[in-house]
Amino acid sequence: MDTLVKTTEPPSIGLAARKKQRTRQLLAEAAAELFYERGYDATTIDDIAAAVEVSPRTFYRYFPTKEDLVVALGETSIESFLAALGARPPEETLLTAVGAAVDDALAPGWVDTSRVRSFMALIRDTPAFRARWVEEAYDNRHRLAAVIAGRTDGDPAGLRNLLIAGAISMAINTGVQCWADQDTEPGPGEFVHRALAELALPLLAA
Amino acid sequence: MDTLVKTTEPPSIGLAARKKQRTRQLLAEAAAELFYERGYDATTIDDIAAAVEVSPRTFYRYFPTKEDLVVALGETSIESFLAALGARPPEETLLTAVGAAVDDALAPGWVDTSRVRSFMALIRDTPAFRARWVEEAYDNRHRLAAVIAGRTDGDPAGLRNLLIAGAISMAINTGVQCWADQDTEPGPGEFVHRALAELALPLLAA
DNA sequence: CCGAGAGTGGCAGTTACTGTCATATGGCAT
DNA sequence: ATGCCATATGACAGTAACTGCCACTCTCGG
Repeated sequence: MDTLVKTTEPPSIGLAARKKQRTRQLLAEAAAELFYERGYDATTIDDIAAAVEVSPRTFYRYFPTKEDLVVALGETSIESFLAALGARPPEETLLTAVGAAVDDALAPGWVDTSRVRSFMALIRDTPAFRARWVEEAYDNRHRLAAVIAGRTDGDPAGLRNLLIAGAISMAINTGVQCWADQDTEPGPGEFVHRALAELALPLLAA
Repeated sequence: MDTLVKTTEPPSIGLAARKKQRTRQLLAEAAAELFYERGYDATTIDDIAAAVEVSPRTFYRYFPTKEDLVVALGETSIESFLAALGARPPEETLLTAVGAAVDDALAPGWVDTSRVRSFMALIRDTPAFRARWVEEAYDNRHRLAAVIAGRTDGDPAGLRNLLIAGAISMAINTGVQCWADQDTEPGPGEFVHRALAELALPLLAA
């Protein structure tokens, strides 16, 4: 069956499947809207479900827990960052590449800057979300390590790259949080670059 | 009144206060027992309260949430580690001092080794605990940064020390987890030392 | 056009967590 | 020793997160 014709893959994916994706998207967006408006605790699952006009039971068919919404809200940024880092020219140092990749992923036009700020503020002020987000970053170390390994030597499963990924992940979180907290001129990448430079990991220059 | 006589401070602290501390301790211990026995999810607050013969409502007067039990179970190790690190001779490099402090804090006789292993396994297998624990470590960066600052220069609030503390904290978690997973010969400090060496933070040699 | 499978809604039930009030218990001054 | 006060505790009701179950509907393939 024509695997050649898949420009945006509407033929390969069913109509119902797209509806599912759409519902998931709507739920996440509605949740974000409500969270930004009245806060996490003041928003119930019933509220979110009602906003999309599905039953509360259906919500749980898309998201395992309420906390997991934070993953849905932030995962596109993570995907973008990993892709951007992978696409960075290999001759750049890791220090430069990571900072630039953050800017690439959070570039205005690609994502809404004020939206990102709201998101970071939400994480900062919501313990449940912060814990889930930090853990998500912790888990994503493996994926980041794989990308790093692809740029330098080539041991995706090695302890060294895993630790470096962890340190970078933490520095990114710290840097972006700093950027989001104060509304100054430089982009988020600059903050991350500074944070990584402070760490002074010699391996970043490889 | 006689502040001189305070061998174990029974005069300074009231009898009721000690009873409170004791109840808290009993709750944490009973919870740990049940968690190790049947797992986190299979243990209800009612079970824990019943084991200590207090009402479920009382449990919440000692611990804000069920997840927070992990903090109670692990906080003595954290305190011990921070104290041990502070007590390490200043001429040691950070790399050496941190590894040694981990061994000091987790030394047999001081704490039960198999107990620590159970604890790490519990964290590894319980998402709710893992998230809470990682976040706890994330929050404790500030305290670790202060201890580090006390050893080297002296900027407890500086971004550099905060980032280093974050990296070290992550490396400790990774190292201790590695140690707990496999029951090999070397102590946990050795694993942490290796992890930190892999990171190759030049600042660790300061 | 029809049958199978997946998506959905409703409902009942468990459990974490909270506010409130009455009761009990220990600490302290008299 | 006694009585008062603060604080700890227990009982109860209530909210909200989450889950299992069953019936219904809708979509897709034949």
